[in-house]
Formats: sequence, structure tokens, C-alpha cells
Amino acid sequence: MRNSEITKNKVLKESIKLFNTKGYKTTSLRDITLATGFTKGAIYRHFENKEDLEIDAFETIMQKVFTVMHQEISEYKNAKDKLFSVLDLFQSYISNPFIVGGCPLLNVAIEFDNTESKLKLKGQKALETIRETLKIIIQNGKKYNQIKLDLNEDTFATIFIATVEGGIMMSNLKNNNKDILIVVNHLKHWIEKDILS
Amino acid sequence: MRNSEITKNKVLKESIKLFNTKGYKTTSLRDITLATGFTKGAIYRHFENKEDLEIDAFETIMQKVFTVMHQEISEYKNAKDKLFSVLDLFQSYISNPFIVGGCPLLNVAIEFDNTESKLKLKGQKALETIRETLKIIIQNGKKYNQIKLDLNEDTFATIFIATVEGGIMMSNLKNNNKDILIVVNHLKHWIEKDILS
DNA sequence: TTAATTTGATACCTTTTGGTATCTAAAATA
DNA sequence: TATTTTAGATACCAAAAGGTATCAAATTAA
Repeated sequence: MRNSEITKNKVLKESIKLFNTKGYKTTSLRDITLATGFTKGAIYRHFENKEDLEIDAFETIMQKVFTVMHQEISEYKNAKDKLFSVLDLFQSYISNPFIVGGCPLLNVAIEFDNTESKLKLKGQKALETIRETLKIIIQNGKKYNQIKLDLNEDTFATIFIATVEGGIMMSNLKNNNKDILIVVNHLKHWIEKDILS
Repeated sequence: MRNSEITKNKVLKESIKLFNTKGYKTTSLRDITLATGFTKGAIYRHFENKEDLEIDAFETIMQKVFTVMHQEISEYKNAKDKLFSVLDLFQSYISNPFIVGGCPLLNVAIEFDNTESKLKLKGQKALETIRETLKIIIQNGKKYNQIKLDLNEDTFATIFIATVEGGIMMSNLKNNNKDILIVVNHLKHWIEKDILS
């Protein structure tokens, strides 16, 4: 067989890149055929329609993000180092991207926020997954006396995500590392000063 | 004359709404004809092409943002109140929007960050205008002993903008005020605690 | 009041869009 | 080996995209 798994994966991989750089709705099937070398016939053999491909692409890249994130987190044993490793991961969207086009969650959030679409729902879920991950780090940190007990973990996670996503937006817009670096350094100082016990 | 100014303004006004909600590239000329009641012929009488309309729309809405921002700032005389009024203005993108669809700068930043387009340049300029405005508040605040002298104004402005834009993204995605409120309250506490002298 | 200008509508154009029916070649099965 | 299944290419389709040439009515200027 002309290994159908390989074909599907290549379509997915190139679609992820295109969606994350050009945008989901502004990427055409033609763009994907040119990037993959396959025809529309091949693409539609593996995906029911374009929206299905969009969803599959977003879920695949977010799965990768979560996997890398949990790998990083699990490499450290105290809350501070875990949080710092997440910051470094976000920073890598700019300085050493494992996916072109910036943060996939941020991109989907902005492109679909005013729609009623499956991708908006997927984006909401992804945001909650990241927020939950951060909250759990804080909760465990409290348990082991690493984090101040009066810190509200939901508030912390929200500020953490907002700041870092805003920094990614600014650095991507300005084509430099400056803003994301400022933001990540600030969050690190903030954590050391006000979050750790 | 069938007042051509009124026509142009209506096209601009409806385009601003559509671009800021649906996105620039995903809003079609047809969308604009339906929203305004005018035909393509009328639209192309006032704008050379769609990109020109996009640019004109973005510049118009950003001009409005800057105008409102400077009005708010000028109503207060110390740095703290000026900064708080800017925070309230950003918060109003969610709680009491003077423009539907969230922050126009954030939307343009994400939609055009991976392009080489005039709109990306306009977005970069708009970001710098906001950053400069915040820096000037800090500089004047230092002069009048309201702000700690060792605060780096560029760092401050960057963190301020990133945090608030991230909060807008999150609240828009989740369809509630919660996240932007958390973020704005946090920034207010931070300013009171670490920024004011 | 007539002529010139301006403004918006109409009708059209080409290209691109997402999507489908069909065909062929390759692979798997019997 | 012969047959059936599968994967991808080809050739289409209708709708929608941005854009333009032309026309008619309204307004202004002469």
C-alpha cells in the first residue's frame, strides 16, 4: 500500500504549519496541496471536509504542546522549577519554536473568538487544560511548603497565561525576542518574590 | 449630492465592525454590502481596493482608541490614576465595548503577524504608540515623585500591555469578564505595591 | 435651464474556493 | 495468479471571491 498513514500525517503536519501561520480560514485546500504535493482527492480521502482537517490539526498540535509541557514539568521536582520550565516553553514559541507561527492556542482564540464553531470550543478546552496544569503545580507546591498558602491558584494561572500570551503576541508582531524576554523575566521575578514561600 | 461623506463613513463603520469580529481576510466585500446596504460599485468609488479599506478601517478605529485613551488620561493628574484609567479602558473592551470584537490591535497583530503586509506595519506602529503613551505617564510620574525612580518604563509598559491583551484574549475566548477582571485587578495591585513611590 | 460632474447601481469578468464523481494503479486477499 | 480492496490523481462542479466597465440618476456649476 502507498502507506496511507504517512500521507495522512504529512497532510496533517503541513496543515498545522499553514493554519498556524496563515490562519485557518485563509489557508486554502490549494495551499495544502502545494505544501504536501498531494491532490485534493488524496486529502479528502483522509478528512471528511476542511473543518475536520482544521480540528484534527489543532488537536494534534495542542496534544504535542501538552506532551512537551508535561515532559518539561516532570523533569523538575519543585514548584518553582516546574513553573520556570513552563515559562521557558512559552518563550520557545519565539526563540526556538517547535512549531512556526506562534502559539496555536492564541491564534485559534483570536481567529474564532467571535464565532460559534467547534474550533472555538476546542480552544476553550485547551485554555482550561493549560490553566489546570498550572493550578496543579501550585496546589502541589502548597502541599510541600514551596508556595505561599494564601495564593489563589486560579488567579495565579490566569495572570501567568495572560502575560505570557500577550508577550508572544507582541514579540511576533515586532519580530524580535525583546518583549517575550521582558515578560518571562518579569514573571520569574514575580514568582520568586511573591509566590514562593 | 447623495452625501458621499455619509456613504464613506457608513462603509468604514460597518467594515470596522466586521473586520474586528470576523477578521479582515475572512470578511468579504459581500459581507460589507449586506451590512451597509450599498453595492460594490459604491464601495469601490470610495476605496481603491479591499486592502485600502482594511487599512483605512484599522487606522480609523485605532485613532478612536487613541483619542479615547488620551481623553481618559488627561482627566487625571497623577500617574496612578492615569494608569488605572487606561486599565479601565482596556477592560471596557469586554465589559462595555465601544467596538465589538475585542481589541483591534490584538486582532491585527495575530492575523497579520506572519505576513509582510501594510497592516502588520500599522499594527506595529499602533503598539508603539500605546507603549509610548504608557512610558510618558511613567516618566512624568517620576518627575513628580509619584513613581519609583528605578522603574524601567519600557519594561513596565511591555508587561502592562502584554498582561492586559492576554486577559482580553482569554475573556473573549471564554465569553466572560472573569479573566480580564483578574488581570486588571492584579495590575492595579502590582502598580500600588511595586510601582508607586 | 442646460451642461458637466459626481455618486451609486447594474451587470459582468476572471480566479479561487470547498467539494465530488470517477478513474487508475497499487496493494492485499483469496 | 486472479480478484477485491484501497489510495491517490484527474477532471469536473457551483458558489463566492475581488475587481471593473458602464449606465443612470442626482447634484452642482455655468
